Amino acid sequence: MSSQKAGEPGADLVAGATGPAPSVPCPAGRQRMSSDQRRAAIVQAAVRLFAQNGFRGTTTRQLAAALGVSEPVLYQHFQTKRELYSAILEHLSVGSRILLPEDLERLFKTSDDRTFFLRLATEILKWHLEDPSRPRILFYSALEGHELSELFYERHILPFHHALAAFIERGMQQGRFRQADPMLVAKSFCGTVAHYGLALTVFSHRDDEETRNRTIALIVDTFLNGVRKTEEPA
Amino acid sequence: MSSQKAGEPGADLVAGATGPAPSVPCPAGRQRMSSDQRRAAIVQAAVRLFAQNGFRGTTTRQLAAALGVSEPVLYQHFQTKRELYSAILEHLSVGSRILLPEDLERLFKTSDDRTFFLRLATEILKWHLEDPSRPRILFYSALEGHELSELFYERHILPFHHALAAFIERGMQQGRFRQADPMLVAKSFCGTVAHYGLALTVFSHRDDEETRNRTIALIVDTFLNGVRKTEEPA
DNA sequence: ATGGGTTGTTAGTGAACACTAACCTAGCAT
DNA sequence: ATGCTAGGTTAGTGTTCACTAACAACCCAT
Repeated sequence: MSSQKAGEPGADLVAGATGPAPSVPCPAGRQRMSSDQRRAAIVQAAVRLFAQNGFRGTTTRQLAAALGVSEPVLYQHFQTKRELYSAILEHLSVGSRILLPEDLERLFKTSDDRTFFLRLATEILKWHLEDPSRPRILFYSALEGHELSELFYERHILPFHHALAAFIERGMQQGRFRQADPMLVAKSFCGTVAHYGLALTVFSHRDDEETRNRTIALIVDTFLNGVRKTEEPA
Repeated sequence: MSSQKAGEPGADLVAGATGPAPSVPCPAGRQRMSSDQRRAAIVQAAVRLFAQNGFRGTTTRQLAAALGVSEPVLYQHFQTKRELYSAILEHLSVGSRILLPEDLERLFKTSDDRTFFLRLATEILKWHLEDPSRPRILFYSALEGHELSELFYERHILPFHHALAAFIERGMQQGRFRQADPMLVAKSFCGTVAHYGLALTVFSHRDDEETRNRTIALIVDTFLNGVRKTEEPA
């Protein structure tokens, strides 16, 4: 299958809808691309545009212009616009984890609960902020009813919730946390942080980094005080 | 295989059989409507369709068909499709409060904190669930970058946050709650509930009413334990 | 009943859309 | 050099879009 050469996820793209602005690893200067390279370039540009304008709001003309090629090139790699859309959702749902499983596993061994949840919240928020295309396109696809938005939820978010719920349940059994449905508690925590992330990305309530840190700390501390069994808060 | 979705959209323009029964004050049977009635009917149908398919995903043809009239009728009341969209956002941003100011004021006098926040959470969730068109259209307009989505935030959500923050600050001064930025605390609470609402409406994670009540209770209790001062062991 | 204003219709308009047939051309193997 | 193929282009296709000019049906005041 296609080797999918990893392009830098970082995007220093020119916003101009019509200027040829190739921003993908290019063999040399302005030469032709191999099939795989071109495919990767298309996916990358498509993620940006679909995230910005949604499926219906993005035209194949825009896409071709953003890549600096003509429209038929797109159709050499994807039969329809919808297929391209599915491909990039698939791409995101495979390659855009909030935390890698091994990082998550390592994090579970953190002894300090506050550090644990602080780190978790930071990572969730980072997922939103580092590339706002991700939450935007996820939301667009959920609104537009694309079936793969559920796939994303099932593959990414649900396992994440399950893992966190397991951690919380252990804390309950060890007497550190109050007794409650661990899954609901996990969802509640993630929901709070995710909503903050959405406020920053989808709604554009930008704030400075200091406010961000204070907000994360407040969410985590409130949550922790809420689930912890009452003893001296250090 | 060129045909793209040669579809069903304009199937039956006749006989209001297009799903929704006209549920706006109608003189009788299939008569004409007055200008005001027609305008209201258009807004109502538009809210539903724009919420379902977004601005770009809704066609004037669909709209006319849903109303059982022809397209030019729309243009007798609104100059452009965009103006109609702005009108319904304006309509929502005026007439779709989470809580009426007087109800909010009355609620503030609740003596029991748990009852207060429980009621608040219930109302926020009700706003989402009673008519899912509201959160959907709000989110669509935020993604599509319509300037009136910010207006909705400023007119509805921000005042709501401010009022809640004032309540929380009072609680802090009275020594019931921990010291913290009241606005951040207010936003955090609303965010948690709102995110649950979004999960139910935008993503379609439906659940039964019992789970819903349990979730609300858990969110409120966790939050309250989190913000309440731990009783001093005398 | 009949004029006049309002509410509706039919039948289009040019532009933009997703998508394609047919044709170049760069660049590598020989 | 040259032929071949893969990566690219130009110039369209039919369809659907938002929107409109011109006209018909309705209903109320007189």
